[in-house]
Amino acid sequence: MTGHHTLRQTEDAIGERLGGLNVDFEAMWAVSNIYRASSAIRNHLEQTVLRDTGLTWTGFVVMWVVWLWGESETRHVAAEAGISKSTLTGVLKTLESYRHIRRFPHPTDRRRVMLELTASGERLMRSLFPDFNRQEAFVVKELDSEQRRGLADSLRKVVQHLETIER
Amino acid sequence: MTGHHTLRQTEDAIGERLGGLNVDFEAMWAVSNIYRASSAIRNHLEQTVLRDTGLTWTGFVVMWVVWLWGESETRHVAAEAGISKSTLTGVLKTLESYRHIRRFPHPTDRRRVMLELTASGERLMRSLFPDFNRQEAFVVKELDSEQRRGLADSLRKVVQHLETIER
DNA sequence: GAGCGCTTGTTCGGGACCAAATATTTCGAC
DNA sequence: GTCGAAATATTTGGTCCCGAACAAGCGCTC
Repeated sequence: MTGHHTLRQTEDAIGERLGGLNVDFEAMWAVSNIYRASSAIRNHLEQTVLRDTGLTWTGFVVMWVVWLWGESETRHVAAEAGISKSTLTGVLKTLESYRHIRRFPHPTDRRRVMLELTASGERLMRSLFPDFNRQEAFVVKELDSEQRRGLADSLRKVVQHLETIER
Repeated sequence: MTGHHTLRQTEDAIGERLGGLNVDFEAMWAVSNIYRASSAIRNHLEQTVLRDTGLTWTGFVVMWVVWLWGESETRHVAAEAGISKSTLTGVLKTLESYRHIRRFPHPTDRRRVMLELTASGERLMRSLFPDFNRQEAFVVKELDSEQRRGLADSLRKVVQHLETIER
């Protein structure tokens, strides 16, 4: 949320709006930068790798999960992709219309639905992943190896901490 | 994208899917963890602070920007909030219907539209922000002060690097 | 001062997104 | 075996989200 403003300007503005309430700026900067970075990265990858593929970000993530782990149950895929089951239903409708992914029934439990990539989906992922990974490398180009690992580790801690709540 | 799998399992699965292409795992983990953390945090804040306020995440972010910087032009707010102008138009329609925000014309340029919080919007932000910041602190609870700053700094570098492209 | 690029916000169409309600199936208690 | 509770995916309704097309205003040139 900084834009062209400096950190100090932002902190001063918040201080003014709050009239002396104490603010945890360290936490605020960490959290808000995660959000900003995530948006920026998603935009960048949509503009580069996904441009002209007809895939949305979420569509790609869903296919990535299925590609990586092979045929899977929908609720597992939804959790891995970080979307709700109802969203997945809609996304699958789109991906199925492209013939990239296929639904089929669970062998024993008729409530469940399984997913697998079609041959065209498989081909697409195999051709897309190297580009994707190249752009991921571009994104963290300004960080050295230690910073990249530290970043991933810190974020992993955050995610794990939030997972312990687990309503 | 790890879920309950270990890092090693995931790396092995990717290696298998790619048959020996070399993968920048450091970049991959850094980027994918930013995405995972961002989703987890957004979900958490929606479930805690925003629950029962009637505000969505994006609605809150838009109000936050206007609250922080005072009356502003829409294109500035859209950029700060990380959404497109057309999205902002829709979000504003919602926020205006709640009487939390108000549009008014730019004093000299009749193309532009200015925004300001209403009294009720102002009240809402003042009451929400302490909760919000408390939850931000909770999110990074497992990181020490140095890690929080390092995290914010690394992410800031990523964002700034991506901003240099600027189509 | 008419015309023409440029900037700005909105509209439109299609997809993503979620919670709540729904329908189907499973599984345990009895 | 039957009932009811739990688990599962889908539908529904409302919002978010974007790019492209659009409409309106600005400012420059001539």
